[in-house]
Amino acid sequence: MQQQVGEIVQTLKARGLRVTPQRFSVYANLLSRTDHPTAEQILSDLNQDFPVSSQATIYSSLQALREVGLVREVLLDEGVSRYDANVAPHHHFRCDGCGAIEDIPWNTFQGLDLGQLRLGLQATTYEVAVQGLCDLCHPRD
Amino acid sequence: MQQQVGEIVQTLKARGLRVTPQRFSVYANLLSRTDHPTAEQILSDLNQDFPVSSQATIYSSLQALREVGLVREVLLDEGVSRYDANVAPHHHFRCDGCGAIEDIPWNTFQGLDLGQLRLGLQATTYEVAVQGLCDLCHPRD
DNA sequence: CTTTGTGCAAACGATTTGCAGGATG
DNA sequence: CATCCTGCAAATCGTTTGCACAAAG
Repeated sequence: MQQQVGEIVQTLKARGLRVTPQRFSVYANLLSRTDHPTAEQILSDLNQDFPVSSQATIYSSLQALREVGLVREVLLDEGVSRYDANVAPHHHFRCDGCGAIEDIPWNTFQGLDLGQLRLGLQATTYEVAVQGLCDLCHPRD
Repeated sequence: MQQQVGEIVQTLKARGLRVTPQRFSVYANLLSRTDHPTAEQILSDLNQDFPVSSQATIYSSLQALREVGLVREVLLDEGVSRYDANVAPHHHFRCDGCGAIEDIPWNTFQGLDLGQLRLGLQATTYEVAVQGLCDLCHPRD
């Protein structure tokens, strides 16, 4: 997941996106973390030391990145969208205690047989959402 | 899923909820459909002929029903919560074309082996979200 | 009668939008 | 230099809240 500055610039250009400091830093930020941050979390992270971007720009950057397939939206939280730069298929674990969302590698489960679906449904992908408690949230070990 | 008026009243009472026309109709409405409506869709459905409930009451009814485990929230749509009176474990199919959400019976897939999860994660449930096109949305047959 | 629910309107939080000025290719 | 992006503030949308009145058990 880690990429050099130059690589990120190339990736953005290759997708037809203009490279601006804001867009670059949103994408670089998402690439550097695996915690599926919200737009607001990315913003405060970027602006920690000195202002880098505004709220409106974060949203428009995320939308642009999403449109070219570099970022995906994760819908596992009530009321807020979370974002993920890992666009390869994978599953998610959501901790009922702290709400943390963690990736589960695609090959953790054996492939599901989508042929068992009701006739008429044409499936293209799927994703498993597991719920439970993470290391930090369950009592004893 | 179909229940008589009396049964619904009993169900609500059994869960410790006062039976009001509003609460009753929200639950009855959810029981009668399988399309995972939004709060707004339930509201306009109920108020179709004459006013039955207000917006604030729909939300508070849904919350009460959720708290006693008669209704669950479904997070598969951007920006809106959908609701489901089917609280037994099951999976979901979401049509990329029209956004329709349909239930997939629990036994459609064989059970996943949660023992394969990263050490430290304590799983309690999971759910599969399948994406694709429904009957109405895919081109030829 | 005591408790809890309802409706209204105002309040909220996340996200979007309009627009003028600024940066990118 | 034409196009696209940014920042600001206002606007929007789903959902929540405060409060006075009404209904449920």
